[in-house]
Amino acid sequence: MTARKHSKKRDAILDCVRAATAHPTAEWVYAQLKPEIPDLSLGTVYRNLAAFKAEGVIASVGTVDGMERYDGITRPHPHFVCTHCKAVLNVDGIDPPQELAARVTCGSVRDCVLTFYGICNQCVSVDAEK
Amino acid sequence: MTARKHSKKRDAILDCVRAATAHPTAEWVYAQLKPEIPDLSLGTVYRNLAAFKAEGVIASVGTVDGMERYDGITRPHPHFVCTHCKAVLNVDGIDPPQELAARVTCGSVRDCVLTFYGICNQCVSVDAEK
DNA sequence: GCAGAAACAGGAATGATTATTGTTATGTAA
DNA sequence: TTACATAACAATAATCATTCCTGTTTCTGC
Repeated sequence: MTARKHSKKRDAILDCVRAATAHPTAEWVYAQLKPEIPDLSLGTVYRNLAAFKAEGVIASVGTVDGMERYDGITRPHPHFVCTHCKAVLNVDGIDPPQELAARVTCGSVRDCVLTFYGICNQCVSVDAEK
Repeated sequence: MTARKHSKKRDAILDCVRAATAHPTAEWVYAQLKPEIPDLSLGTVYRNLAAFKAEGVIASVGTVDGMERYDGITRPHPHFVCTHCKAVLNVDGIDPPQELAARVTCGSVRDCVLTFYGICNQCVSVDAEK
């Protein structure tokens, strides 16, 4: 059954996304892996991230400023996007509104994304110092 | 009196977004207006849509397939995105989870986006015919 | 070891979005 | 009212993330 896909680069990309505490972009993953894997192509990162996403191995948080942000956690959970520093944070303690999805009548819901936008605590602190 | 931004093209763009029943892209607005305003540039549509969004006159629903979708309704309300036909529909009967936003501790929430993904009823019907 | 298939790198192409630059409209002082 | 300064505007050009294409390499099954 190991006839599936195993590739050193492929595994490295997956590990990188899963190990990342933040929600990385394709470019960030590329920058992380490039030093240890010099013959890595940016296109490979894009292709593998898209493949992982299609498989459901990783998830996409959405696009911030035109750049797609990935997440090693596939279980749906809300996110907080700082509009100042562009950080994407996980929000704990809030259940994904699955019961709300049941009330949607215009189609069959497969997925649900709940995202909050605002200024993160760190950026608020920095602004306060000014 | 502040410089009132009166422009035939500007007004036409705003009217177009507000009159649209769907959630248009910049390209769609451009395609709609181009026949009646031949000397209209795509960049003008982008710039004005961004300006309207910054003013709060219109809202952005988010990006679907890398294309930003606009909305003439600024009051936050959930949306349903059909992953098949890429339609963006308004979801009625579900309150925006403002009370959930109060429970977010990692920053001060300014905005909240709740989006459902799935197959819309129309696409389900079409698939069933196959 | 060999053949076939899949994965890979590199670069070019694509398409959405933004910056630049020339032009037009508007306010102001004489 | 007219000449001038200034801001807004639109069209074109450029940018940037992402995808597509082609030749090459690597891995698996036999």
